[in-house]
Amino acid sequence: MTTAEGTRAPRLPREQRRQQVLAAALDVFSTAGYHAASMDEIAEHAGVSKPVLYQHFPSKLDLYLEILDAGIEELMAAARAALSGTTDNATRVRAMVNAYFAFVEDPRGAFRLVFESDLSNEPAVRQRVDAADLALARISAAVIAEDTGLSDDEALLVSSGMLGTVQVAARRWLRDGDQVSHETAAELITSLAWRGISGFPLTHPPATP
Amino acid sequence: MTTAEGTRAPRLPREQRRQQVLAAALDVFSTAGYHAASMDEIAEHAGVSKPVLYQHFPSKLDLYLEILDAGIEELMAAARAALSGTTDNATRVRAMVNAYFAFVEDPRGAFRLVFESDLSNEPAVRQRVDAADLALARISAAVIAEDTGLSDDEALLVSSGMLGTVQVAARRWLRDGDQVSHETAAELITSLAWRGISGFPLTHPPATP
DNA sequence: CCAGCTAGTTACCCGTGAGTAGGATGAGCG
DNA sequence: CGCTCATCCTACTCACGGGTAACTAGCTGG
Repeated sequence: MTTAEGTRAPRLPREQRRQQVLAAALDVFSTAGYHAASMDEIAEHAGVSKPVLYQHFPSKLDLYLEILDAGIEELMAAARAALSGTTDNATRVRAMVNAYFAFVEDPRGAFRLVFESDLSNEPAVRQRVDAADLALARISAAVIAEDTGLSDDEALLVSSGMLGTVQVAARRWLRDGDQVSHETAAELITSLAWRGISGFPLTHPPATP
Repeated sequence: MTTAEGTRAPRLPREQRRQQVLAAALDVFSTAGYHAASMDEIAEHAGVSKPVLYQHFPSKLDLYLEILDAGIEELMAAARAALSGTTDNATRVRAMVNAYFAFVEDPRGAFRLVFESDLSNEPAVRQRVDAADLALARISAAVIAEDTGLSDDEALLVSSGMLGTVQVAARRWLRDGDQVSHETAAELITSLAWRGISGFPLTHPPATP
């Protein structure tokens, strides 16, 4: 990034420096994880010295949480948009798949903080990630419960499974680096998820295969 | 556990002590995670002093890896059994769901190390978890590819998505503590996954919903 | 052009926890 | 009984990294 060597960092307006630090922190945290990332490393990466970080954020954890929150909000917004953009459920599923793929593909790598955090045992982090997971599942479950004989709790479970499909598949796709094209991958996962879900109204209860 | 207070620990044969330490470590690691767990804590939990740990394991990481490997092997064995127990794919899916539910339900909590490790940035850990993920996806993909027009890479992606369904749903179910009974939950997820997968032979390529 | 505020810096403190050195204790064996 | 060896202990060392104290430098308004 803005890594100048030894030279003093140029004076910058507070807000601008803050954004720079956030960007550097996201970069470092998302590649190294919380524990392996040191404040010195983040500072260096932002082209600034460590105390500057503490002029903007009270602690390492606070810095991390700020970034985590932004990542979560990004995903949630995309997910909400996916559901509200249409009333056709098949299209909704496709849009949701695209939202996850886009999130995972984002080169800034915020998805690592949300899906692969190495700080999930910190209560503040767990609380946020759990809440996001649940919120995502709920907004999908609402749609599912509406068109289905399932109870709220059951719909929540099913929608959670559906989101699991998408999340895990998107990450697998990313790791395997374009063995399958973006379009084909999204199409496959959309089919998988949609067929799984759309079967419910017809076959519930006990759907013995 | 065997936490005696202040008293010297009774002499034990090497192998037996080793197992005790492993059990204590699993307990501590699975509830606190790698970073929050200290060697002192594990030692205390095993009713023994810290140097004893180092008589059995060269480092904290090695101790962790040993437990992780055991957890992975446990899941893999269950998964292999699920697939090899029958040739009916619907039954295979059901068995796979049951395997994951059982793994997640295990009170020793080994699943946390496999699915929620806070050390995934350590190369040795990443390598193991990735390998397990891939192996699991492959053995399922083999079955899928066989009965489907999908290529190997596509089948891998789909099977990965299917496993994602099961994994994430099982964890959600566990968190929400018996809002839905074990049987109902397993049934729902089996239906979801099976319908998603079983649709493929008929509708591929481009399955526009 | 200097007073005073806001950015930035260097150089430190210090808690924590992995890993170790060296000594005590008990079980078996000649 | 007393030797030996494996087991377990107390009491350290030491690196790492989060956080801070105290100083410097550039901008801005009177």
